Amino acid sequence: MAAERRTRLTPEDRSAQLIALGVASLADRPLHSLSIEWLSAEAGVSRALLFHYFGSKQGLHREVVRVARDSMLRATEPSPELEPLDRLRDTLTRIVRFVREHRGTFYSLVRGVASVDLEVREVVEQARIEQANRVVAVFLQLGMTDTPLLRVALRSWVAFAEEALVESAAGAGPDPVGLQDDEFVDFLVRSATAVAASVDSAWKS
Amino acid sequence: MAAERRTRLTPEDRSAQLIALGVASLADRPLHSLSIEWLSAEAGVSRALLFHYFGSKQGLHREVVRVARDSMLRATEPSPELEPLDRLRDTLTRIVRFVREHRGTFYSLVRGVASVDLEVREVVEQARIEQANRVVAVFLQLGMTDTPLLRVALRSWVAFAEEALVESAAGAGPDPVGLQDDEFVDFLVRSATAVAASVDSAWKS
DNA sequence: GAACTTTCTTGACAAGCTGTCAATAGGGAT
DNA sequence: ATCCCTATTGACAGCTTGTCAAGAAAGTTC
Repeated sequence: MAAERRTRLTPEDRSAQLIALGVASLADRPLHSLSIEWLSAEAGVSRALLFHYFGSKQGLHREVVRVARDSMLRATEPSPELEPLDRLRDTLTRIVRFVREHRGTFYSLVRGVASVDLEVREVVEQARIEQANRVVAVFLQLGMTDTPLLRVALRSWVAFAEEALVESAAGAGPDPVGLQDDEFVDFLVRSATAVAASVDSAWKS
Repeated sequence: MAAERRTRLTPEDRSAQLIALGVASLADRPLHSLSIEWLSAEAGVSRALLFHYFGSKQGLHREVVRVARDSMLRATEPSPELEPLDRLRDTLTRIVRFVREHRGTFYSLVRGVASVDLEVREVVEQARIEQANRVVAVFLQLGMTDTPLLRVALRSWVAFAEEALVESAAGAGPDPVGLQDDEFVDFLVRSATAVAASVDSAWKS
């Protein structure tokens, strides 16, 4: 596995290789088990090289989480040409698919990052903010009024959806609910609408 | 601070003292920064004593989290004599108060525990389950039908409430919402009702 | 094509924390 | 005052992070 002769890559290639290995590891192991020791052995390079590129273990974690987060955000990017509720449904459908296909990664992102360093947490936090903004845009377009409480509600709904996805998404563990994907997406759409409507009593669908 | 002469306590007293110090530290620091090293120095005992009582760092964490969790569950225990919705409102009111008075502890519990060891996570998970069960009981008593999806929804709503509490509860950081406690409780009650109703279309209030 | 330069890469070292175990000593019992 | 149980500890080993001066690929120049 480890090349006898030391190979010299451009900083971009080397960095990308190391981050990619780290991201791949998130599919099987939680973030905190991604040690400099392990990754350097896996990549066949010295530990010092990792410190050269990332400065610290947390620096490595930050980059790995950032890349994993961006791949999730890209996979679930809303289609602007769709009507609001269709757009929401489309995004949620793709999130359900993403979770089924990259369950470990999704879990590591939304669950396995909370207790570590603050900066790493903020990288994931930005994903939550982005997802919340997407949902806010949907309901503003549907005529709701933009209030701080609406944003808090939908930001919290993102946590709601993450919990539901982790616990009960298609193919996850015991799957006590036993819903089809589209039924589960229905559930998410209805809950989002219900939460949003519960803070905007003047709104009528 | 450290007694020159070694003092010998009963196992119960010593264990309680160490756990109490650990719980107190959760108010200021995240769980993962609670090291054997630090706690032993703080308590004025040897590190070996901590290993004697808790076996490992994770064992210590488990006990500390268990005690902190139980204090939160006890502080928010529902009053059985109240009507369902009043009981929910009462519990939520006390949770809001608990979060304001023990913000650091609450944060450490619901956010700072996720990425560490599995057993520690399950200790906190049991609190979520308990809280979810309390809410489920409320809506069953209000005539909703008990389905797996209702339980998933309300379990996810607990995550929703935790997020809202952490981000916007009274006295928390920037507090962009600026609600009074009872208005915030209103918001939580309405959102719970909305979520529950969104999965039980046959139900009428 | 050999010397040179750049910089990618590494081995060696220091420090901190977890975990182990035989040995020590506090304090109640006799 | 002495004995005995067991709460407590010092010393040791192992693993991981982080530092730094030195080593060695490749491209460049003559």
